[in-house]
Parts: sequence; C-alpha cells; structure tokens
Amino acid sequence: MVSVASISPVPALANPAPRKPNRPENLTVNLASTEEWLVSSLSLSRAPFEVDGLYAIAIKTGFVHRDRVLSLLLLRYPSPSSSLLVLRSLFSSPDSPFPFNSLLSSFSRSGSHLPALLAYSILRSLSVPIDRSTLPPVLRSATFLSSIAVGLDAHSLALKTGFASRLPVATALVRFYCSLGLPALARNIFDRCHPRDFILWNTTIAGLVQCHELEAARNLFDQMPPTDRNIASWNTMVDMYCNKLGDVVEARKMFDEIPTRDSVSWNVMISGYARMGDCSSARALFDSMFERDVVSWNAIISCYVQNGFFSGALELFRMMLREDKIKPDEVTITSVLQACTHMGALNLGQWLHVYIRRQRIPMDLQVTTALVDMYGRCGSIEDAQRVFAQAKKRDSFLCGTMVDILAMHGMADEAFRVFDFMKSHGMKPNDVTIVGLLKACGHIGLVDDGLELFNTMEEKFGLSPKLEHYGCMVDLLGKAGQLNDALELIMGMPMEPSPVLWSSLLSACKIHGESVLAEKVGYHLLELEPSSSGNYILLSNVYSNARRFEEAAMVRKLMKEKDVVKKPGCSSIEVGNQIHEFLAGDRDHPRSREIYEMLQMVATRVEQAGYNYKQYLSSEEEGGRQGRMHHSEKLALAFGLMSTEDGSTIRIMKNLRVCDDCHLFLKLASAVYGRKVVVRDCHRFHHFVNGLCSCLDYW
DNA sequence: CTAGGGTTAG
Repeated sequence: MVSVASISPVPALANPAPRKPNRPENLTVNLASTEEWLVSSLSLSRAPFEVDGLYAIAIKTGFVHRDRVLSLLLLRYPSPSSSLLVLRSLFSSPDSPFPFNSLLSSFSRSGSHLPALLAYSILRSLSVPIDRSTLPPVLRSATFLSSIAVGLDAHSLALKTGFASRLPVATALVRFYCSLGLPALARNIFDRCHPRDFILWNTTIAGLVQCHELEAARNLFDQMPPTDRNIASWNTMVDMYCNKLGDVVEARKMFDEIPTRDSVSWNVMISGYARMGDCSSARALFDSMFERDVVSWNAIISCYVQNGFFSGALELFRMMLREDKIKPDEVTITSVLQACTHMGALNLGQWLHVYIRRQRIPMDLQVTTALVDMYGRCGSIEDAQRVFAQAKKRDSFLCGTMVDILAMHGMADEAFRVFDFMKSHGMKPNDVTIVGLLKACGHIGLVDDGLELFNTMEEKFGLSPKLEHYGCMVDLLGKAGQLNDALELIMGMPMEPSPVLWSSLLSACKIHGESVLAEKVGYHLLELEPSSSGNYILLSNVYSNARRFEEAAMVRKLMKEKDVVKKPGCSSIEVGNQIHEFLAGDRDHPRSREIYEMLQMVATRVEQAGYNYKQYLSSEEEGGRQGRMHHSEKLALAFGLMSTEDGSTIRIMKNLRVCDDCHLFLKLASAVYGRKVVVRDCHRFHHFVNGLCSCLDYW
C-alpha cells in the first residue's frame, strides 16, 4: 500500500518580520570576544592590580552587567568591602542610599542567581543589616542553584530576625526545602506559619507533589479553606493525577469538578492524555476548547509527535498557521522539527529553519538540538554541522546529538572531535555520548578505539556500561569478525542480554558466514522472540548463504506455522512538499506504472554497468530477480530519478537495513545517473556518490 | 502557586 502523506501545501511566509538593519558583523564578533576575554582573564588572574584593570574595562564596556563577568569580579576581589565597591558601581547615582534589596531582587528576578548569592554572602560577612524583603529573592536563587549553604544561612537569619513567619519568607523556605527533596522540613515551616495565604498553601501542595508526597498533597488540598482554593490549587491536583499517578480518569474527575477552569486546566488535562498515549481524548478536549493559547497548541502537537503521529502533528501545525491567531513559539518549532526528523521531511525542516530566522523565534538549546538532529537524520549532515558550528551555546545534550548523527553518517573522526570539544569545555559526557562514539567506531570498524572507550568509560567518566553500550560492542566486535569475543561479552554481561544483542550477533554471523554459531544463536533467539520476523529471515539467509537450502526452507516453514508475517520494507522520499511511501512490490502509487517503467530502464543501464542480480545468492527473496528488483528503495529511487531535478541529491528513508543487492544497485545507479543518493536505513546513512558508498561496504 | 519542547544499541 502506498500512502502519500500530505504535509503541505506549506503556507507562504506571509508576514516576515522586518529585517533588522545590518549590524557590521565584525563589531558583534569583537564585542563577544571581549566578553570571552574578560571572563578568561578573570578566571586566570589573581593579583589585585590585574583585577582592578579588568574591573575598569568591565565598567567601560558595560560587561560588568554580564553574569559571568560580575560573578568572577565578586569572587576575585579579595575582601568583601572591595566587592561592595563593585556592587555599588552598578548603580548610577552614588549619592543615594545603597539599595541592597532591590539589587538582590533584580539579580534574582533576572536570573542572575550566582551574582545574587555572592552579593548576599558579601553583605552577610559585612554584617550589613538585612531587612525582610532581602530573604525571598536570596532563597529563590539558592533554590535555583541548589545552594544548601546559602539557603540554610538565610533560614537561620530568618529565625534570628523573626522574619521566618512572614508569608513571603516562609513560602520561599518551603520552596527551597521541597526542591532539595526535604518535604518534612517544608511541612514544618508550613505548620508553624499563621495566618496562611493561598500562595503558601499552593506552594506547599505543589512542593509535596514534587517530592512525591502525593497523599499528603491531596490531604492538604482537602484541608485548604475553600475560600483560599484558587485555580492553581486545582490545576496542581489535576496535574498530580496525570503526571505522577498516571490516573487520567481521576484527573478528569477533578478537572470536571473545577468551578471555573482556566487555560492551564485544559492544557494540563491535554498533556495528561498525551502522556498516557491517548491522542484521541487529548484531541477531543483540544477541539472543544473555547480559547486555545500557544501552550494548548504545543501540548496537542507534542502529543501527536510523542505518540508517533507525525503527519498528524504537521497537519495540526498547518492548522495553527492557517488560523493565524496564535504565533508558534520555540516550543512549537521544537516539536514540529521532531516530526520532520522522523518523517525524513527535509524540505519542510528547511522551511522551518527559514521560519525561525524570519519570525525571530529564539534559537535556544532545544531548538538548536532539534534542528541539528533534523538535518542530521534527514541526511543533510553538512547543514547539521553548520548549525552546530554557529550555535551560540552548546551543552552536552547538543554535543551528544551531534556525536550521534556524525556516527550515523560514519564520520568517526568528526564525532571524536566533538567529543574533544566537550571535554575541553568542561562538559561531562553522558551515556548517550558514549553510545554515539561506540556507534561511530562500529560503523567504520575501529575495534581498538571502541574497546578502549568501553573499558575505560567507568573510570574516566564514572559511567557504568549499560545495555546500549554492550549492544554497540557486540555489533562492533561482530561486524569486525571477532564473533567469539562478541559472544563472550554477551555471556559475561552483568545484566540480562536483550534479544537485540543476540540478533546483532546473528547478523554478524551472517556477514562472516558463520553458520554454526548462527544456528545456535538463531534458535535461541527464535525462542526468545518467536514473533519477530527479522530473526527468521536472518537465520534463513545464513542457511542459504551456506548453501544449506533445506534448513533455510525449514526456517521459512516454521515462520509460516507461527503466523509470523514478514515486516515489509518501506522506503519514503520527499518530493516537493509531499512524502511518498513505497512498500516492496507495491503498485498503489498514483504514478505506479511510470515508476515501474522507469525502474526497468534504470535496471538495464545499471546492468550494463556491471550489476548482476545473481551476485547475492543470499538475498532473501524467493521471488528471485523480480522480488529483489521491487524492493522499496529501488522503487523510491526510480520515482526520485523521474521526479526530481537532474543532478540534485536523492534522499531515501528506509525502515529496514539495506540489502546487499540494493546496496550494489544504488552504488551503480549513483554513477550511471551522476546523482548523489543518500539513504537512511534503520541503522545508519549511506551516501552513494559516483559508484561508491560512504560506508565503504562495511555495514 | 499550576500547563507545552532537545540526544540513546541492531
């Protein structure tokens, strides 16, 4: 069956925001590098006179207001009183009394948490009298930075001064202790505080939920005087049932009980359904909303994405643009980009990239990561690298994504370069980073590097190997022909080996013609996963490779007996704004006749170039030449050749691994037609150029 | 005080 998933027409970019006047590029660069220079100089210098000089520069350039610069200045100054001078300099009128409190609260409010805490510590060590409005912002920043020391100091000061019973202070303390996972202490503060306002009630309830004290939270909600109970209290409860208990039925009951619902209530409930995978209930609720805000749209779009309904998500996005009431924001874009990633919709992804720039949607880390991932997984590694190189900020998440997609493209050197970048910038590699690197090793056969990394990840990075890492290693060793090492690794694992590991070993056996080991592994696997078609196919292919045709037929028979249906190969290609899908041998595409004619022509030309369908006896099709000739990627290729511009790159996405036959076919076709063909299979990318593949036939 | 978003083995 062919479905032509419509993901467009993409609306024209109607109202591009006016372009900012072009700022001279080098000015930006210079200023940015001045800030970097200040930061690194401040980190290095110790002598007071040097700090004085840097301080003067920071004031002149205005960078004294930047968090990192300010924090370092406060840290570098040797005495509290000299740091006080730095703080004073932030205010334009030196004659007026120094407004500590507004300073602190403006730090805290603007997210400059570290400077806020440093300023507070300086004031404390100077014994400057502190009034009650100082404490909430400080506690806020202490909460944000999980700074136990400052929080405790603020608490003890609050007790000494009697401010602890003031509502804003008590509320801030409750929040602080809950964020540390100490609900008992928070509860203690709550119990002693009289009278209470609804903010204290709500904060405490939400804090208890956060600490998984769900019953206590519910009890408190029930005890809350009905006059204090506001919409936030209700929403917290609905959210608790949705997200902490996964009980949408109870959540819905409460939702229906809410006297007057606001948009948050609706959005909480929608995302509750989303989390449970109940897209239709989420959609029903969404459709019945009176007024949707951007969060409602984001909730429903991400619901579709997270539950695998990618074209539905794009459909909703189009609807959102068409209604033109709510402007998509960076959250919307992140979700929509993910949908593109999964569908391989590069054109739409590119359109979104332009949209981001024209609409000045903030390119935060999440958007950047989603964009890099989209380009990488849609086959345009160059664009992914460009976005990564131009990113203003990079965290280990973004770097991990970059490592992973470079690995998928078989670019191990570049992946390790990103890894070096991470280490040199103080980022801790996590599980995913290591998985990416091991994948990179596996894709080009770097056995020693992979082993080295795997064996030292624990001592070097404190990461104990997980199932995924073992999976990478089995694949790495197996593909390299070290089948016994791979087997030993599986046998010695501290955890239960998943079926995937065995099937990975089995496919390594297939590559290396190890039919004896394959037999053992294969039947073990069939016991573990009797309904997974891939294992039968794999084992049967190993047999026919070894010319043990009877046994191969037996495996096929076994598969039939168990009613296991072969998972059909499926390839898709984006042409214009549509994704065209092809299953092996199917004729449902509207232009099917032309496609098959085209394929016939391609085959003739490719055969002249040396393709011979008999070359791979192992190929799983009983259908012989015809079966293989109609593999989905060949259909997609034929369609791509006839419906895209001469010389342009053809990008194909496939759900299964490319078979040997198609691999050869695509190599030759790339040469014959002078086209770059990029194929994403379920493991990695193949870039076919001029008769060669980027995987070097190692896959 | 309450709601929406980023990477993971074959």
